[in-house]
Amino acid sequence: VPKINPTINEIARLAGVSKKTISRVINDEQGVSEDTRSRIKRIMEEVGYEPSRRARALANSRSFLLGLVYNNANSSYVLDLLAGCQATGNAQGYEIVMHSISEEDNAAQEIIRFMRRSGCDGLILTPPVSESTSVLAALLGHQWPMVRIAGDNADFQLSQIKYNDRTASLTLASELIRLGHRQIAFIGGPNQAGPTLRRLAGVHDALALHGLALGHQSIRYGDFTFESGREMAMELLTQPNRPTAIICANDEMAAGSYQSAATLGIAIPTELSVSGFDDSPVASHLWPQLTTVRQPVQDMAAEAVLQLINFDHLKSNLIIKQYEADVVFRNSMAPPPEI
Amino acid sequence: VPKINPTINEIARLAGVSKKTISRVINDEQGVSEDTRSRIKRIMEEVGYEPSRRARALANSRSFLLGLVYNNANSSYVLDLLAGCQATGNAQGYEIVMHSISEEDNAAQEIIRFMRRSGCDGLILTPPVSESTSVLAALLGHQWPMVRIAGDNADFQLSQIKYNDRTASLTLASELIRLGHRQIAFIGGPNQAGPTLRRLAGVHDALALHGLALGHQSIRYGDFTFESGREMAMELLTQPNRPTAIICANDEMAAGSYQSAATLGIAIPTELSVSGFDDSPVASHLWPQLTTVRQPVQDMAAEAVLQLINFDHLKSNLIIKQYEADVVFRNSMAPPPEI
DNA sequence: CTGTTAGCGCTTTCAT
DNA sequence: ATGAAAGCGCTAACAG
Repeated sequence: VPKINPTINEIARLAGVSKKTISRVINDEQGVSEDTRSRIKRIMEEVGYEPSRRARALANSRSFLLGLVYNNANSSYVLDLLAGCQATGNAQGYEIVMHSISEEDNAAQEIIRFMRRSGCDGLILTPPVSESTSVLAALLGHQWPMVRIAGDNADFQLSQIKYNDRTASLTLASELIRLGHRQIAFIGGPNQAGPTLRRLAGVHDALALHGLALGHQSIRYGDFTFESGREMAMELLTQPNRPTAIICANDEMAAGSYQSAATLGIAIPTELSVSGFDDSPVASHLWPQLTTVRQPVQDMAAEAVLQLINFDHLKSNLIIKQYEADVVFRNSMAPPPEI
Repeated sequence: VPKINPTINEIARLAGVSKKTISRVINDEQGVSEDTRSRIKRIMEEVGYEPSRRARALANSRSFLLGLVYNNANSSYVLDLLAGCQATGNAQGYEIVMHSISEEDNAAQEIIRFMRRSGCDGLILTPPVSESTSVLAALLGHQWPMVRIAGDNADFQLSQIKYNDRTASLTLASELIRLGHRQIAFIGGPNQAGPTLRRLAGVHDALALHGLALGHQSIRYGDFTFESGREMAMELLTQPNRPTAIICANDEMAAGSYQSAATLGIAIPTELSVSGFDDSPVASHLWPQLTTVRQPVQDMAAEAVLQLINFDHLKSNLIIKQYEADVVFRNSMAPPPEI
């Protein structure tokens, strides 16, 4: 392996052809005889030639870089997204530049600066920032290709790659009802956040199907953190008529609920059923293991990358793709205790 | 905000100076009068000029990209590293390209391909791949700047940025001894892995100070996963003379130990003390909260970036920097039960 | 099928 | 303190 990358000129010299011909081979363009093509390929192989990404970037006005911005506290989710982006992107010659948003209240400006600095060819927005209307509004109108993972606001001319969490939530709640639960509570994320609304709607759907309803005192809003789950569950479980089941809008808050239940000496699942969302590692590590919802994260990330790469500025490019989610039943749900 | 980035030529025209002068301002070089400089800066501000990273990359033979490769299952650790790299890198005009190693048994080749494809200016190796001698051997001799986070093999002419896990481990074990424990067990990662050896050595150190020793039957090797922790703890806790304390080489395995203890009806911390390593989120979510070791991840990442940026091919560039780690005492350790 | 010319937007070197 | 010219390694547009 030579230490210094040869340039296109050297390959051209070695092969006795012009740079343009080498370029055609690099880009798999036609207009080169099979003979010449294979000869050039062999030479490139031999000397370990790798075209300069910098030069191609400049000449093409493309960087072959894709930006992935995130502000999600669920690190395994973020890295799952990255894995999906990387697998699909690399196969198409792209690399992934990560950027975590540090200034929450100035996210749009930070993303814009990031995109201008990095020169990425496209941007993948991930939740929760992908669900922020103010950020989307500020970003729209900039010219780079852009897609959002999650997000349910149809007001924006911006692709959505999401999954059906409402139906997953309905499945979860239905199962609890089937088991005999009538006192079902819900711990959401922030009050008006998309995931909160969709997952709560799914619970309402299920209850409505059975002529049941969710009282105000059975709904609590956290912020997707363990601590908020702990607090909200503590409130719910110390009520006079405490719930026999809690549906949490993510696994972290479910873990917090476990802790409150432990503190209060309430056994899961015999005295309390709990469920989460995300199928993050914590779901398998809780005891008993948590019933939760697994979204096809890597598939969604791959789709996002493909949309960006094939982005066509001339077309409207508004593609809405919704995936279905799996409910992963584990051991955190059981019939309610007999009264 | 203009949609299209102006080029250096436009700025030069607007300011009535040459491109070279603009270039001098961009790079904070001297040779420009304060008047001209501030005028140019104002114009750049007004039109929202951002120098093309692609063009600079080509002209400088630098990409202003830093590669961060990882194969660590602890996602919060990886994102912590990224956060540290990003903060320091961005401040110096660099972006971070992430690459997760997919082919474990061919990691070196994959990293080499990644570096050649991406054209990154430098490479940050993170554990566990940064502790693999075969990978290091294959990577050494390639010409890009490179540093490793963790790693304790001094055979390689390659900077190390590590922390003192041996002393942290000693602190942990000493505290258990102080509490009265005499039956202390250890669950490590893979048998010969650096972290395993260092953390086990710390336990030996502490015991030796008190004239105690760690029997073979008190040492188990997992693979840093929850499941392996669960299994190994199960083995330890079902022994005739079961330990009253388990020191785990990471938090995941400690969480697994919690689960085994729960299965066996052994209460933590009254009947069993447990400790971990990493201070990952799971440590705070366990009940009772886990005593663990917090390493200065972001500081180490920042140091790595600075070393890469200031890497000097002429000097030997072998810098070994060791940080101290904090032991975070929480509620998972207590005196052993009276016999 | 193959080659020539002129850039991409910056930085370098060397003048002035 | 400032500028002119050449070039980084590749590709687009055109020519043959």
